[in-house]
Amino acid sequence: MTSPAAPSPDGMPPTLLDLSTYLLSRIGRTARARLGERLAARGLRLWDMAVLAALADFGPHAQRELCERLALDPSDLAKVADRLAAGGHVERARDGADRRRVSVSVTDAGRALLAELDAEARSVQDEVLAPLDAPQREVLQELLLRVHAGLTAGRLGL
Amino acid sequence: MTSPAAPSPDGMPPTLLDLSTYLLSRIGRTARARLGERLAARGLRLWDMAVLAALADFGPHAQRELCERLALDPSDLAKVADRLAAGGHVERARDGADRRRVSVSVTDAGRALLAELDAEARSVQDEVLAPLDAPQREVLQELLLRVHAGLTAGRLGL
DNA sequence: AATATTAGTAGGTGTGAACCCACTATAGGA
DNA sequence: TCCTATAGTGGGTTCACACCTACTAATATT
Repeated sequence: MTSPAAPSPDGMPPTLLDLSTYLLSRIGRTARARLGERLAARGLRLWDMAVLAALADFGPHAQRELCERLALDPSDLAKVADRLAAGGHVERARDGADRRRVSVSVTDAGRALLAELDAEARSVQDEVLAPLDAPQREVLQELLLRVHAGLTAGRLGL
Repeated sequence: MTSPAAPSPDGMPPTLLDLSTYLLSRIGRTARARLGERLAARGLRLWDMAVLAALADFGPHAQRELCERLALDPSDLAKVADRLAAGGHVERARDGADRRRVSVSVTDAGRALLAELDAEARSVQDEVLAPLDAPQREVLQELLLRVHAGLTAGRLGL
């Protein structure tokens, strides 16, 4: 026995730890996975929460509009909408003017669900950002917002 | 410029943008994808770079040790090692003392490759962090390092 | 010597995400 | 009316990632 019980012998390579993008990727993946688990326990997926949030924040959308906003494939959105409608969290109604369009809107139950999901997300965030105090978290949020804005501005899609 | 030409109708829901973990996840995914593309253009994957970095930073490892350090499945590491050895970037040698073990080490070509990959990663990072100036990037790196340390300390594995 | 344990390898499985095509229904223009 | 385009839907493909199972070779234990 060379080493008694070393969980990680020494840790990750400094060459990687020195890359903010590496840390971003690792941390983001962890956060995503943890929230994903919690949503899965409710029979939901991450996109479900995104769709609920979009509807709650911006009001009813035709599905096509939701797809553009969230950069989600129409075919995939149909499945998300199915799931949410089955749970009574969104309602679908044919647009009277253009009967091809289906207008999707959150129900009260949907808003309540979103509040719970948001609480879950905050809980995960508390876990992940545990090493940071409140002001540090604000700084982080500010920096991330800038970076995110740069991404969506510069390149469409990716 | 606030909105020269809005590509997406309005943007993502504030409910999500308010979550640092959401931003972390999105940004990290983008960075990962962009670096992944560049590595793929060389016939490499992200794990290949991680393995090269570990060997360059910490010296030769038995494959088992590499697996523990990087939290990578032994079976998957075998494939990575195959690819790197085929390109002449690592060398595998049976351990004389314990002939089951295969000691893996970087070659000079491997170090040169790692330098190039690191340059690629920096280039992607420059793209992604474009909205931030140098001091802001330092602050971000510092915060991310703390968060990352908290993750690996608290929970092993995920 | 017999047995159990460990290192490495080959191949396969399950999942999630993104994407694509075919199809129906509706709308709009010639 | 005929033709084209658009909204939504169902089904399937592709890809990467993590994980798992057998199997061989070598070592350690008894």
